[in-house]
Amino acid sequence: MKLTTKGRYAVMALADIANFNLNTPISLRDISLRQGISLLYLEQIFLRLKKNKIVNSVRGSNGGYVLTKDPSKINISDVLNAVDEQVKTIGCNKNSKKGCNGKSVKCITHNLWDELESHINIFFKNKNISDLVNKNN
Amino acid sequence: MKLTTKGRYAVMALADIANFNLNTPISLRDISLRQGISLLYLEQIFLRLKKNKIVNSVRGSNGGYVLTKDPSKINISDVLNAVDEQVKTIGCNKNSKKGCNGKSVKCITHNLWDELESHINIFFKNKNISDLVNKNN
DNA sequence: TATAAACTTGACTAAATCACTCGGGTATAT
DNA sequence: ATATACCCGAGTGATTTAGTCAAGTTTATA
Repeated sequence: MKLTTKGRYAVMALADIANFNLNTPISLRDISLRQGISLLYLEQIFLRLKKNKIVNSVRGSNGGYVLTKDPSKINISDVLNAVDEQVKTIGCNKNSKKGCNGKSVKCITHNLWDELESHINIFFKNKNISDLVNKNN
Repeated sequence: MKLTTKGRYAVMALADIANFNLNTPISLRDISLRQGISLLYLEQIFLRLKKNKIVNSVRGSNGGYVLTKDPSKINISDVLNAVDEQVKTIGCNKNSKKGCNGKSVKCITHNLWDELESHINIFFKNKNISDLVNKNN
């Protein structure tokens, strides 16, 4: 079980923006340099963040990205969902009538992974970007 | 973030054995049929479970595997470690002096993933094989 | 004692996913 | 004008996953 860089970078980048808590947009170039993340990869990530209304963009020279809301209102759950980082502990799907492993019933461990998934999701819902920024000062 | 089948199957198979709570060894062939897991893949998994003393093997005809201890004494953590299913939420390593992303300090999100990792590990430590079996009856 | 059931082990592989990069855009401040 | 910065689809090498294959050894039992 591993979080991919996509989700990790998304959270890092947003924390980076929140850290510089200005009204002026922050360019991906700056974030890339400060956080050591590939610029082109960041662009990919921010497209999704924008589509999901976590950031707004300002085009052109001196452009960049701004958070759409207060960092304390952006929880990690939102961010991970935006970049398609799914917390999926199991292959068998939660609500289908058909069970796991091609069998007709839920596998013996189904509830375990389900429970874990809930735990993780609750953790992510209760953490927001502002938590990260404060912790690092 | 996703658990791989290796860890999932390991837990499933052990729960299967625990379910039949006999003193006679249970063959992988039976587990394979009941749980719908490839026999050859199960063999791979059980080699590791044996090396980590979670099961004992009985060779030859009528052979199979038995749990080394009571199901309630085998927690999920032990099982996942045995099959090398690591709960790693981050790439940057926990205790090294060098930081994440090739930088010299911890990345801004480091503590977050660290905390998550602890959460998950605690969850796995507090669940054991016997929990699964009882829950399914 | 032959034989089949079952564990043992290392090597191999197709498919999927990851972590990016490439190559083109378009918008805007100076 | 031109440089800066966002926008967007497609491609790609490396790694991981989820197994399979081949070739054993061990032991119960007919």
